[in-house]
Amino acid sequence: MAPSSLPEGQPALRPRRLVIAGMEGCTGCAVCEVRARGICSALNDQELEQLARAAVRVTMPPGRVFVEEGAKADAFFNITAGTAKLFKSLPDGRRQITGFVGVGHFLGLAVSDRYAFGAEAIDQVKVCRFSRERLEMVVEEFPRLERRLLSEAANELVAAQEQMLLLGRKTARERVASFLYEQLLDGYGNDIPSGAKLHFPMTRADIADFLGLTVETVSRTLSGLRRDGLLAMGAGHEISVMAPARLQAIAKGEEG
Amino acid sequence: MAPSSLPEGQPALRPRRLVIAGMEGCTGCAVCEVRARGICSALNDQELEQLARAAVRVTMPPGRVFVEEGAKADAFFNITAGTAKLFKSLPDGRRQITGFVGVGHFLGLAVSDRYAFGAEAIDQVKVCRFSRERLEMVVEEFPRLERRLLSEAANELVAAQEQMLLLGRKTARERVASFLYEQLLDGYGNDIPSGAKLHFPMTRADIADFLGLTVETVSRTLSGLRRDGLLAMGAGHEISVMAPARLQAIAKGEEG
DNA sequence: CGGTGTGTTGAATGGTCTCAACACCTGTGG
DNA sequence: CCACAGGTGTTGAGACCATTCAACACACCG
Repeated sequence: MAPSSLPEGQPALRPRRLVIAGMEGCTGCAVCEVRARGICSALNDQELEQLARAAVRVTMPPGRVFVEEGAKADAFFNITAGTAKLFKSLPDGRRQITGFVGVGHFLGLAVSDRYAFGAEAIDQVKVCRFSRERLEMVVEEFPRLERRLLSEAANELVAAQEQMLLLGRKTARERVASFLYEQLLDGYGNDIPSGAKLHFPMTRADIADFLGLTVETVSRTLSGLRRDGLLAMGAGHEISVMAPARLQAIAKGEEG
Repeated sequence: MAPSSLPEGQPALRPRRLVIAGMEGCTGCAVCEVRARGICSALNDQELEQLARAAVRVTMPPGRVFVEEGAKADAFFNITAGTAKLFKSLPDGRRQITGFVGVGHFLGLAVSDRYAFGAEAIDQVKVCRFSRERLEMVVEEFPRLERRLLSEAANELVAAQEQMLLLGRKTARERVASFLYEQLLDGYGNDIPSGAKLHFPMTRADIADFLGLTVETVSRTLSGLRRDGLLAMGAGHEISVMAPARLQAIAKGEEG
């Protein structure tokens, strides 16, 4: 394949389309912060270099919608910094966030030739962007990549099923507790200390759209958990979890 | 990650063949009725024979739970007849059905060494059962199979996201309409005649657990749709859809 | 400073659930 | 033939949880 002929020069301040921040063709994959995560971890340095030729690094400002629902699915993304939300909408504006995705996450796969979901940057998000064709070529060459993608998909399916249980059968209190506990697991692993701190890049509205609730209900429920001594609110979007075990019990529906 | 477009589109539906009952080792894969569907369609006759050696045909009576939530994930299944429900439960008995799966469906993917979901036969279900190890061996040999699995997983992911939107943001009426319309698409494709008939193997309780509602609400909502001239109830679990277009509009949330 | 976005709290509404009764079907057995 | 039981589905009445509508506090930023 011919070397990519991407425009060189300084990254523009706020281009209409895609920002090319610093790197062309991601030649620095070997030292990339997601080198050991996501799909990249499935390849060795040499193979990765080949993958790199298919990639473009892009930086998104907060609020940028970089995958449009129903748009032509011509690109894939690997998140290298920040957090994004994936969502589906109804014509009247009702919205369901199907997941928050962070560093190392791969996204953009679609069943038809169009995206079935949208994606929007929450904070500043950096991604490696692959065109559909070029990724397909790399995948063709390295079947291990495909295995990795399957593994990612399986993980997401499990998460999706868990979320269906939450949306279909859990109370508001259980939903919020589940969300917080999931965040704890992400940040601390299985050993969660009492007083563990959480910081959220997303707003209450995002949390509400993720949990199938309204902002008011999320706010009220958090207040309720605080009154019950399970949480302590800090500045900004910071929450300390005083009783992780009780939170988990509520999340699993083990509370009267 | 999100759903995938790497794999090619769906194979066209082919005429069904006779089921050969009571086979062991599925030596008759070439004439199996799912030959052209699901993962089997990814292989040629010769390769399929190798797959066959890894499979055992099993028949489940209605109500049989053949995948237990949290049990050791040591097998995969390919459904060759009947319909099964996949579900997740809470300790107090609340249940969410995450999907109904029919002929051609592959299931058993797990992230850890344990199933994150349960599966129960609705009517009489026949499956090809693969041990984990043997399927892995076959997959190792035929990477095309892996691509096929990725494609299936991507499809399920899209369905799961759609279901999250339903569970999190749709009204009871919209949920029931969505369910019915989805069934229409399954049975009739994109061209749905007025008066199209649907037959359900599942009970109202199953539908309720799928839609995140109660049986009473499902029943009431169906009655409401009937009163509005959208449906006509037949004997048994049969429903005729008199106004598919209006049903679709309701399903998409385009009704005041 | 005012304006906007975000978060909290209160009061009232309403959609769905809970509890309850009843209709229907099927198979069983007198 | 009928009586009966159990499973399934429908319908009604009231309760409740989350929503809607509203007001206000607060931070940030021009």
